[in-house]
Amino acid sequence: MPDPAPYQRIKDTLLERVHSGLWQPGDSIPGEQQLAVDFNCARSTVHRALRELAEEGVLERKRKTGTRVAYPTGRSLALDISLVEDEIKATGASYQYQLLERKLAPLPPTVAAHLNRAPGEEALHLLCLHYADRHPYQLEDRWIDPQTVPEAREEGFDKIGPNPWLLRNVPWTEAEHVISADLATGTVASALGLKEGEPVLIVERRTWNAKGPVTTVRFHHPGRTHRLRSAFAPR
Amino acid sequence: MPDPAPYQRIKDTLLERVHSGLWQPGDSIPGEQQLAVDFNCARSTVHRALRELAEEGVLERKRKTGTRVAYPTGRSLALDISLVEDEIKATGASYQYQLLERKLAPLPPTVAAHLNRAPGEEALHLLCLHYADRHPYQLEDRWIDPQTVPEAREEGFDKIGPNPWLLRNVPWTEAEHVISADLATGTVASALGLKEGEPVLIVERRTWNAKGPVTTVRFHHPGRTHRLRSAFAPR
DNA sequence: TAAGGCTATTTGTCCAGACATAATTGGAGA
DNA sequence: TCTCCAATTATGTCTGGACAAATAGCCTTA
Repeated sequence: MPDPAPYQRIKDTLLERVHSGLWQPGDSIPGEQQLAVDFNCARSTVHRALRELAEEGVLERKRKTGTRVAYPTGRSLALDISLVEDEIKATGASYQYQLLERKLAPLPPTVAAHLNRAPGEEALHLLCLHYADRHPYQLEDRWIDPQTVPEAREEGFDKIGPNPWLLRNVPWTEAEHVISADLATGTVASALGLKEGEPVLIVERRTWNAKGPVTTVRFHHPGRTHRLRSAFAPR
Repeated sequence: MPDPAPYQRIKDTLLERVHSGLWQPGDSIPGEQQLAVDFNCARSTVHRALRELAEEGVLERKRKTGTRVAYPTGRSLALDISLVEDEIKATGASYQYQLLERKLAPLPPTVAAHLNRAPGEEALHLLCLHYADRHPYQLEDRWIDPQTVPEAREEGFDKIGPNPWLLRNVPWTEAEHVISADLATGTVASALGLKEGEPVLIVERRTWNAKGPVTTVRFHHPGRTHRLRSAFAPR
């Protein structure tokens, strides 16, 4: 294993001092000059380590006053929302994909608003089911604007899921996520194999690229068994 | 308004080229040497801009091959989980806090596991309700280990919520978050003013500091109206 | 043809020094 | 005593140069 870069070693050392409680939240820590002497390196190397720790929320820095250990506030938490297929395979389970529905349909009002269209105009609607070890894992309810994404008209989506297809063909550059909880009803319940009235965890993603809104998608998961987990280390 | 730093200006310019679609995912972009000439600055300045954009997931860099625009995969999404009080006041609503219960009680098995205690041992249990404009907003269900946090025995928690109190007195250094959905029952339903069987969105946080596990807390929100929203820009 | 090694290219990091910028603090003057 | 300015000090950034490390592509050799 190669030696870690000096700035990385410094980061690790300082982080360890915080985690071990040697340096407590609120404490002032030595200045860059001093640390450069301690670690026997240039100030810019120490500076990079401190700057990154500050960006990660571990330290707080202010000119003239120096650097102190930050009080954690639970400021931000990072969730991984990768491709379902990778997510499932990462757990060791097998992955299956099934297209339940693909048709042009009138846009419901909320989706129409995102896609900059009038409610009732037609767009491509997809319902897809993702299985982990033959158990329903996620129901994908997606709308694609065929005006922004004309290629989608030609694609059957029976073999490849809309998510990987879109990433390959119409990558987005901006996205917004909303997480909420609701009850399983009708289509969602039967697709996920839940009884009506069981809880469902919903992640909604709306995406844009340079040409405009691309797609709106709602991922439905069985609420009692599905978990969105943050990385262990907080930021 | 002061001029932004050159590295920041470069970041903004490059990001704009990606967002505008001038540089598409997969495209190669000029090398550091070339960009340094274009922007009339040192290579290290360009390097910092490129490095940060790569960390943010916008670019992918590899030695010898150069830098290309990354395909977005929705890799990670950042949620702000700040103090309830700040969260509520940020929306312009008024904030009220109410302590519903504070007593020593036997630990349920899942919580006991986190706190490294046997199920049935006693710990401090708190139930708190947070209001936004007089409407129930969040029910906080918290366990504190009085062995790790003996000061908690002296605190009534009737004026100050456990979250701000803990941050001030026993700051944690590591945390893990889990998001799930469930149905409102009994205490949760009545506290939040929901009917039994309505959906509830739950954020669970488990925290540690140098001395060991500090606290386990479950935040319950009315599922249909509460939203966890990511920052607009993806990472 | 296949395997192995060399080289050029590109990114990754470090350094020493310089100047810029924010913010505290103490002192001068009213 | 209060107000305001200037000195001080720590962080923030840039430069230009150097060397390290990864690696794609070529070249040699078996």
